[in-house]
Amino acid sequence: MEAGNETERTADEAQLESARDEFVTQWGAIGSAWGINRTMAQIHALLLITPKALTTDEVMEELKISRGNAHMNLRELVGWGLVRSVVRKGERKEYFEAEKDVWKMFCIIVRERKRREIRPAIGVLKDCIERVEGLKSSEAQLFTQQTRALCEFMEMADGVLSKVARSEQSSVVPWALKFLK
Amino acid sequence: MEAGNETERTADEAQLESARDEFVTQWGAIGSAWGINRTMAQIHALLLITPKALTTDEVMEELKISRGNAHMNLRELVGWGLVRSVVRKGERKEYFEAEKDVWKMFCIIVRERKRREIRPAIGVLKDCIERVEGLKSSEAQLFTQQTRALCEFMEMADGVLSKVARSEQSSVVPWALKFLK
DNA sequence: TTGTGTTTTCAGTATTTACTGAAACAACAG
DNA sequence: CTGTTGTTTCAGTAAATACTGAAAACACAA
Repeated sequence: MEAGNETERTADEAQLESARDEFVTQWGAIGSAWGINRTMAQIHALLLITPKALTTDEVMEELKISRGNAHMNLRELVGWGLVRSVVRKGERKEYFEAEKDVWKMFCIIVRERKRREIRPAIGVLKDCIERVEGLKSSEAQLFTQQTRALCEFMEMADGVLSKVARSEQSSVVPWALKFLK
Repeated sequence: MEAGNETERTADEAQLESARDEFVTQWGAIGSAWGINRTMAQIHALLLITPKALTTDEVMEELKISRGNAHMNLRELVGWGLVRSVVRKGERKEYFEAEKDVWKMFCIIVRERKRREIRPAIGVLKDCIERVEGLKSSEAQLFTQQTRALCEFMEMADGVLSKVARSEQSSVVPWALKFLK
């Protein structure tokens, strides 16, 4: 009963294969809703659920994408720090593997988004605030008030995220959770 | 010295105007980095810094966009709850105004993104986990492990965000901030 | 009912974004 | 140096996304 014959093994593999495909596809869709290139999210998903490191060619093959596409998106993922490139001694090929620890992944994403998007946004807001300094019209008043509020909010968010991401361990947040109402 | 003559007033207005434009443009860029349609973010920015409610025509005029574009994006913003439509008695025109409280804005965005993106993502993950239940291969093991970890993480995030967004007041987070390291 | 002002829809088009594939390049082995 | 294997670049193209403008639908008044 427990013995897997060839037919059964194939069925199991097909089942896993289809779940993996589903995961990769959906992770791509989720990524693109958050402003991340679909293919990049799919490669990330693929590497997340693959035990061994993969070559560019294997990624191309799995996702049916071109070399250029695979290459550029792998580089981008390495740039984010979500994927590491591995070189095996004696081999000339480059291999890629994802950071698999979910909490580390989260910290990396938080840090990068802070750096790439939140910080610049705060800069823009400060610039806008400066530009209207001293203006007295009611339009100017509201403008200053709104941009100030937005700026303060983002600085606060930046602070919270820094602390959460710096802790590098999942224990802090669940703990803080208890205190939150 | 403090008296604003016409020339000065015009200069001030130009200064404000340019800061407003900058804000609207940059807010659009920021939005699109987070997966939000640029025009929608710009309309939102415009309404955020405009004291009075605006008509579709005024939005079209300010942003130099077509009626269809303005209309659809205003509807989308109303759908998110970030903008309210106001009807003035005796007038047939529809006016639009943004929710200006930054904390409320944040809560709305969190709630909507939870509903539209985090919840569905959790659903997908659960589905993937179910599909490979009982499979024993090492590939299947890693797959289950990763999807489980991801799923648990997102459920935790969902919980944290629910609590933060439910509180409806900015006081809780700054307070929690102290406890975070 | 007909006219007037307003909102809504959507086919066609424009713009932006992403991808392909081939050529150039780099690293190394013989 | 020459061939082999692997990486990088990027011009051209495809796909996805967003926008326009005009027509249809709607709501109300006269």
